Amino acid sequence: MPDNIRVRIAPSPTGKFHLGTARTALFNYLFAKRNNGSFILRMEDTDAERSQDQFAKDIIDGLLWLGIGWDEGPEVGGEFGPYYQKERLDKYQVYIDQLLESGAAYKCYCTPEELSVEREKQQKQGLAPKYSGKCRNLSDEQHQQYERDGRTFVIRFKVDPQKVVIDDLIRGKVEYDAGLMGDFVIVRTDGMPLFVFTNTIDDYLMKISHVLRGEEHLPNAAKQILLAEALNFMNPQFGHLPLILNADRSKMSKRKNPVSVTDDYRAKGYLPEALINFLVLLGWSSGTDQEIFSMQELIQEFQIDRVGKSPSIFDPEKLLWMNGYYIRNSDLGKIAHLTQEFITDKELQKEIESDVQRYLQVIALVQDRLKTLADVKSLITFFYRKPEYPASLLIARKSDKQRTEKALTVAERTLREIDQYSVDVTEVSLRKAAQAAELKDGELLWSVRVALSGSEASPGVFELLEIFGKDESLQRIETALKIIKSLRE
RNA sequence: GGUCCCGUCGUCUAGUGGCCUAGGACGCCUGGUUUUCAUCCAGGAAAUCACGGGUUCGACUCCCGUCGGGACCGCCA
Repeated sequence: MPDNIRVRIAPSPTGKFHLGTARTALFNYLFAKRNNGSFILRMEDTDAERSQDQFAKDIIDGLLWLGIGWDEGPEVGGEFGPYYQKERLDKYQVYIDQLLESGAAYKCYCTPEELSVEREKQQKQGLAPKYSGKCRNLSDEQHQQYERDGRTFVIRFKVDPQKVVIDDLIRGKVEYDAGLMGDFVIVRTDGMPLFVFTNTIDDYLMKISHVLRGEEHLPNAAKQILLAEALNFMNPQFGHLPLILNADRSKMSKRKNPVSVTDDYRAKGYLPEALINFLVLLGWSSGTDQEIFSMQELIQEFQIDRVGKSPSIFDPEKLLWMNGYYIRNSDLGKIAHLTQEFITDKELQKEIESDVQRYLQVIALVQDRLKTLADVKSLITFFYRKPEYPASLLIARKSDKQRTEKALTVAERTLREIDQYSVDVTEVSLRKAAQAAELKDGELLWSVRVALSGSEASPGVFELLEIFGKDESLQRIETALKIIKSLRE
């Protein structure tokens, strides 16, 4: 690898931070860090109608949340700024003029209507839609005539028939026939330069050494190579990443999958580490059986030549599993802290804050059961609020009303005698009591567990007893007793 | 339609000519632990390596063709 590795992520703030952008950013980041290079963030906001500040902010926040920090870009600056394309218009103008002067580009006065008629005609004939080159060789007189007529123009780049070879880091040599391309537009009617152009210029000015981006850009690489040639730029090394697909194998889209990092993952209780780990496995593998990687490990292990060529389908199930895995293996304090923002009930929030120690105990009991941080809501409410449940839930499998009543009575009596509510003490006593009353352990414990939690799935009885303590436990069992007694046969 | 890319269990993938009667992970199924759920542990089903033809003593791996899927063909990025 050359010394000065410089890569970038160049999102356009025309929508919320997209999962696909996150993965591309991650690969670029890992490639840079692995090779002691720089990772740059550049906002491509030349589409004035669609770009919004709030989207730029969402992208920045999302990247930071994921732990993908940039060495140069918005907020941090850098010697090749500014990093918003809207602020770089003067720089593009220099090259536009240069291209115009050298004759490599020209003004085209064709209207969108004329062009679409032309395209339709070509498509009907089964030809590749391509600009005819009508305005390519206009005389000075014709130019003046058009301007007098008040016609607006775009600037097109001249493409002469030739073979363009992209030496792609991931795909190897890919050849395009420029003859099929047509003269493409580099500046719009309103004077705003277009993506293929600004992207090429900025990569050059920012000394980008490698362009790692989605495979959908492969055809653009051919255009950019031509542009770079005309401008006498050195080409960056291209690498086109395989796409992430919907289950139906089409390019991952909003319609068919949750793709907003902020709204669909962060706000839904996913951990950034899990998302990173999951995303990196979409197209990359270490070559070993290891699948769990921290960012540090990834920086150590990531090699661009271990990125595959075939696209991968996004599997939400595996992400969910991985998120649960990360939650289980995280520090208790961290999970306790992170889950708090998913408690929406204001009252509950206050209670939790007033006794963090207890919250820690609660989370310790549910940590293994969390698939997302947001699950906390449904799992912990009964620790703070008296549960509501149908009487029938108190009855264990293969038991009945009488036996349940007996079980609860026995449990109540037994627990009243104990003052030490630690797991080992209550366990021994309750099991002994069940035996003495000729009840199955499970029968008695199920009823007590439901009495305490109001739920058919919860942490274990003894842990619950310990956390609730004597008064609260007895109260809940008494309530359960009332409920079961009121149940009609 | 044209151009380009891709093709190993349902999904993510390992595999670079013999170690492959194809390995791992998610999901699924069975059993164990447990009072329930989750976790954890043990096991299982699941890929004629898209198909056909070469090359070779030998092909998932190399070559050719076919088929299938996708991306791109904008005054979006």
